[in-house]
Amino acid sequence: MQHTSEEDDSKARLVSYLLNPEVAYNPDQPVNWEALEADTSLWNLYQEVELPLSAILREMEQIGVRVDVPMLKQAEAKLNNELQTIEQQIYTSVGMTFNINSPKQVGEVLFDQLQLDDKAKKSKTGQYSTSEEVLLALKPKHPVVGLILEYRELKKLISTYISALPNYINPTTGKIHTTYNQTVTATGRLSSSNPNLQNLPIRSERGQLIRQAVIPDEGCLFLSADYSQIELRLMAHFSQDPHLVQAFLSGQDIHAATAAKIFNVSIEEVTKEQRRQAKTANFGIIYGISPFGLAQQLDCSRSEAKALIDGYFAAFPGVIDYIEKQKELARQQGYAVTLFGRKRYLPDILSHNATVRSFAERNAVNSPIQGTAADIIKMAMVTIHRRLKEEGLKAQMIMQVHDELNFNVPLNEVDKVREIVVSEMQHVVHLTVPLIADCGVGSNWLQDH
DNA sequence: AACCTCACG
DNA sequence: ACGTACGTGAGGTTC
Repeated sequence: MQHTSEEDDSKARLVSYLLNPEVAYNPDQPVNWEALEADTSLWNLYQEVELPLSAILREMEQIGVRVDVPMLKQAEAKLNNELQTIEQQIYTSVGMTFNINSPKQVGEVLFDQLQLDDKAKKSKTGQYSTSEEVLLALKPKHPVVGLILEYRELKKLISTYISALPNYINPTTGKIHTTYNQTVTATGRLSSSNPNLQNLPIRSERGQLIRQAVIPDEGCLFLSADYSQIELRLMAHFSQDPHLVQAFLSGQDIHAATAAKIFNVSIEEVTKEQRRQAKTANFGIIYGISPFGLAQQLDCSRSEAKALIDGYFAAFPGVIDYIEKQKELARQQGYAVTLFGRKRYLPDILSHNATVRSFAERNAVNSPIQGTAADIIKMAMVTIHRRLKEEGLKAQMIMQVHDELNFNVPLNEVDKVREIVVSEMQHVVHLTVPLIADCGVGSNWLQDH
């Protein structure tokens, strides 16, 4: 008869995850300690990072996050009114009622009834796509399209966030207690669920209302620190490309510096459009760029996208060398690996299906970058937690959002905690380029940015 | 349960 | 010729 405690089970989960993050954990299988110990890096990640982090995450979950419920209720009433107005405008605009929440019905209204696009693309299930991208392209053709977009934005904010979040408040603590999943992602990142606090709106103006409702405890301020461009800095470190490294060493605006190199102009001469393209290209590089993907993102032709990529690699030759090296390494080893030895197996890297193989190749480029960033912030969380404890501070780490950490900080501790958080984040590992953490303090999450 | 859509890094 | 940007989780509809 096996007697496995919850603690043993969570350790077994971590071991299984480190050995192969994409294989589902099976509690009936014995823990393969030998395999873990045989890999010095994985063993180290287990001992020094994941195991201590596990306790920290449970603590963060228990502490919870405070939310301004009256503010959310007020926003809900207001946005619900707007939603109803838009709903009526939509029905009037097309001369009939239908379920706007149904992509199927929206597609039939736009393409069968209003005939807004003869060659509308259908998915493999025979449905028209009515994604935001498609709707934006259709917007000039009929006033209902813009209304549907606005309806969607409001509906998303209300149903996923504004009306949902108060239901997660624990009546005993009065706070929201998310679950941080430590063994879910393929790359080593955390995820957050019930509710997901890692995807609260920030980009849209209306969405910012929700961040304003995330507040510190009584007598505390909300402190937020995030890594600046950590993934691009890792690309600079890994590739050792002289120009990319130099741009970070001299503290330049990285997207403007990239544009200057690609378009061969001085950094002062870079136009907004050039900077935008360079920024998109930088993201593309981290994702494992393809002309198609970049073209779609920039809304330009594939040949234009290819020219931009060629320009990028001409300007940063170390980057293309690094990308090719990563693909080759994955073919040889069968997995991609982070700076600290976290693995992601890529069996499809040798596939004869070009689509499948290309996916694995992009993973071979992206996983070490995304995964190393995850390793780094996890290590920072461990050292920050330790220092807060050692120095007898009452400040609490309460959230992690991939490249950002958030804290409840008593007023009199703000200066000290800011110094600790920023210096631990910046110095937890030393790379060819500096790691920079920006920090803000305020009376809600939005103010910190 | 699968699909579509969309929120975040 | 094909079908693609990387990683997640949640709400709503459809089957």
